[in-house]
Amino acid sequence: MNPKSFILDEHTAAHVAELFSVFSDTSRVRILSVIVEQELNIQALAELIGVTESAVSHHMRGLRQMHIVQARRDGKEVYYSVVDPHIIALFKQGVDHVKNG
Amino acid sequence: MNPKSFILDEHTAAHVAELFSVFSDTSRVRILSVIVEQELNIQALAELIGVTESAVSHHMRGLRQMHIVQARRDGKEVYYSVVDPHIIALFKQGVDHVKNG
DNA sequence: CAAACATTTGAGCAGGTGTTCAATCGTTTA
DNA sequence: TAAACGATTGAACACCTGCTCAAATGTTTG
Repeated sequence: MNPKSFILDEHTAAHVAELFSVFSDTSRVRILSVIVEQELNIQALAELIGVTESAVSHHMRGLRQMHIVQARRDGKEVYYSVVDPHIIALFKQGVDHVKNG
Repeated sequence: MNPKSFILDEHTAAHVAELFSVFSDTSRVRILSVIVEQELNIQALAELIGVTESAVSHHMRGLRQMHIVQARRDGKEVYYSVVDPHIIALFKQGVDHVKNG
């Protein structure tokens, strides 16, 4: 079988890489490990993972733009969560692979 | 429920991030899309994705160190492939998500 | 053994990424 | 309306990453 029939085109491959990049940073993984289970605001996340609120907000902007997270404003606070079941499944599969061989 | 009970510890999160980083580069995604299906040597991969053999070899070293790929020498050539079914499944799930909504 | 060939390695570099700090924006409340 | 508070934004930065080029390391074959 010709390998050319398997290889992903540049464009698709770039999108796949972009998707996996979402989970390729320690802080983002920690953030996601929480908001996959329950929504949380910036402050709480910042304190949990030990970075500034600014850092979390920057991550959230990227995640929002990629439609990975959903934002819900309640007064002064903005609560973030992950809703897409495909994303949740993908993330959890990676975590599983690390936790159990 | 306390979010502290969900958050991944720094160490585990770093490993998860490291795992997903494997798939976070366009060239690597293209390489993997092929060698998930059939083994191939450096030259062929370099020509397929349009980079130098050196570039491919550098990627392969990283993938070898992470036990993502297997190398098989046959004369002057070295054939690479992916064998771990968990890795294959994880990769394909990401590709699927991009290809079909 | 020498030449040819495939792969690997290391240096160097251009561009990307995550972080903080300071300033600003939006919302609530005194 | 002013002060307080949470979130966002942009600039600046240190670090990381992927690439190529050149040289070195196997491996085969004349």
